[in-house]
Amino acid sequence: METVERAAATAGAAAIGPCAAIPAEHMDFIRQTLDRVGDKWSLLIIAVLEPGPLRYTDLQRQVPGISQRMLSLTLRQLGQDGLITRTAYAEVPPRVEYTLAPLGRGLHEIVTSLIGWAADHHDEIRANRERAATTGS
Amino acid sequence: METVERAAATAGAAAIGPCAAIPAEHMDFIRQTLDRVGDKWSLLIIAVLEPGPLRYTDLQRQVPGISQRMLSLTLRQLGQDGLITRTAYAEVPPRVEYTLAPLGRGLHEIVTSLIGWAADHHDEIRANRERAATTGS
DNA sequence: CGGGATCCTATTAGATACTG
DNA sequence: CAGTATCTAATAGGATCCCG
Repeated sequence: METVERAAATAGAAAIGPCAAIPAEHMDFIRQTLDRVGDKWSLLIIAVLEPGPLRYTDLQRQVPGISQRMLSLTLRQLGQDGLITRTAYAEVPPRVEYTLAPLGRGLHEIVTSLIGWAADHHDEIRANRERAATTGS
Repeated sequence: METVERAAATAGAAAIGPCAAIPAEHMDFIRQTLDRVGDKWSLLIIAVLEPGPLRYTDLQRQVPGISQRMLSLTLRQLGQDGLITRTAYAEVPPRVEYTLAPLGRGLHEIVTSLIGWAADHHDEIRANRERAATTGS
């Protein structure tokens, strides 16, 4: 709790403003939630699910490169966390639809921002990275 | 910002619903950028760097649980991508400061949203997860 | 103080094959 | 169609030692 203030003192009086970064007590569940949502596929699936319900196969098509295994796994976790909803229709052939739950819809806005940012700055980042590699890391 | 809408328009007739999710062409670098930024520590480091420059040791203290290795690695990558800036002062004892670069500052706003969301819905997510576990997954 | 190099383990992710 | 199961390769991550 005093960690931040002490850091401020160390960095010098001029450095740090009124808004301390993150209270140490919150770090833990921030990390947990970030881990859950920040994995390789979750955000992508949430992004893809925004326009409306999708079936398993559709998801697989719209998230290129994802394996069946990871799709199943991620869907199950997102479902358990209440971010998406799974609806199975008892018909033949079987049909299962995944929908963004309210919780996931809230997250979606942020995901959109993040994806927008990624799209906007992708070139810049790549340029930076290549320059760094050229400059001799 | 408009990237997403433009993307939707580009996808056009080929897609299913009214508002197509993400054009397949963009999926790739979105994934790349998301991977870079969505790893275990990057977002946290960016969040912690927002108030002002921090030294290596300060970072290590403010991001609990991070190892020297991961801190070094993540800092280097963020630096190469141009999200943060490393400044070394040639003095004894040596002092090195890490600062959010403009690019990283832009990302920071999104990170803040994400952290805010995580803080707001952490309890809900945990409840959902436990209920799912109890219900027999 | 600010790391780099190395070793080793745990977790993750992909491919493949199979099922209701 | 919508998954599960299993096996394996790759990677992430932690611990430790060491150096400028």
